[in-house]
Amino acid sequence: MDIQADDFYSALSHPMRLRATLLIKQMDELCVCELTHALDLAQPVISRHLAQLKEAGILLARKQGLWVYYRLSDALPNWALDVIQTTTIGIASTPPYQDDLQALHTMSDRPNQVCC
Amino acid sequence: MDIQADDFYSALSHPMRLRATLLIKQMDELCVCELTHALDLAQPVISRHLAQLKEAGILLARKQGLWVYYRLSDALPNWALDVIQTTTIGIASTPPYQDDLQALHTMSDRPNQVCC
DNA sequence: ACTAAATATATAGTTTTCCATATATATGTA
DNA sequence: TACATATATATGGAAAACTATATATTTAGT
Repeated sequence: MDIQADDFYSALSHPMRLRATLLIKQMDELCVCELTHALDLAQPVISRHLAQLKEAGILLARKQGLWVYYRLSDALPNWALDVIQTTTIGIASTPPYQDDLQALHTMSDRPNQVCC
Repeated sequence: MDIQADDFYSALSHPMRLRATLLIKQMDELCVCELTHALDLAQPVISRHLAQLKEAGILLARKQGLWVYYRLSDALPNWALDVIQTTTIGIASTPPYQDDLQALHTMSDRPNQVCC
């Protein structure tokens, strides 16, 4: 059962959820603490929004040790993937999306980062 | 000043606004009474949502006689047009979007229709 | 006067946030 | 091994902010 367009658009209708989705699209996979750092929001706020994106069928979660990694669902229909892709290309280099990526890269001690 | 992605996605986050936008995309231009008929909702509800879409920069209004015609804004950035186009192609032939178009065509006395 | 559309106001409903707390996993030490 | 502690994430409950709806009314064009 595919995601409904309604649910897809409601899920992306919150600024934080749009920012998180675009960032995840660009990085393939991010854990909650990376998103908390990049988006500079309280951890429970992040968790709640990620739960909504997962509930809507946009993201999948994978637990590894203490961390939970979120990525785009591979069950998304093509039109939805295409919409996310087009939006990313269209706006990723403008604020605030640009700054989110920047902030992610200034994070020290990112889990699972292959170092040097 | 381009539409903000935030505003774009919030504007499309209501089922009725998504339905109206896709229908307008397919028909190029529709007046309030046509949308009222096609979507089967009260006129003030339609007007309010159209005002939001216009406010967000997604639609433009043109008054002709008693009727107000809404169409996609020609100031939309390409990514936004592309998103609307992709979504339309992806879901226009599924309910409820399919039925909306159907309902529009069963409307008698559509204004401005070139007859026979 | 009649029609199409917009708006005002009140109300109801939903979403988001905040803080505190719970759960799960990992680590350190005896 | 057992136990205490630390860390990442999720969740419960209350308050605040926001969004949508219904009905009545108004504006504008013919």
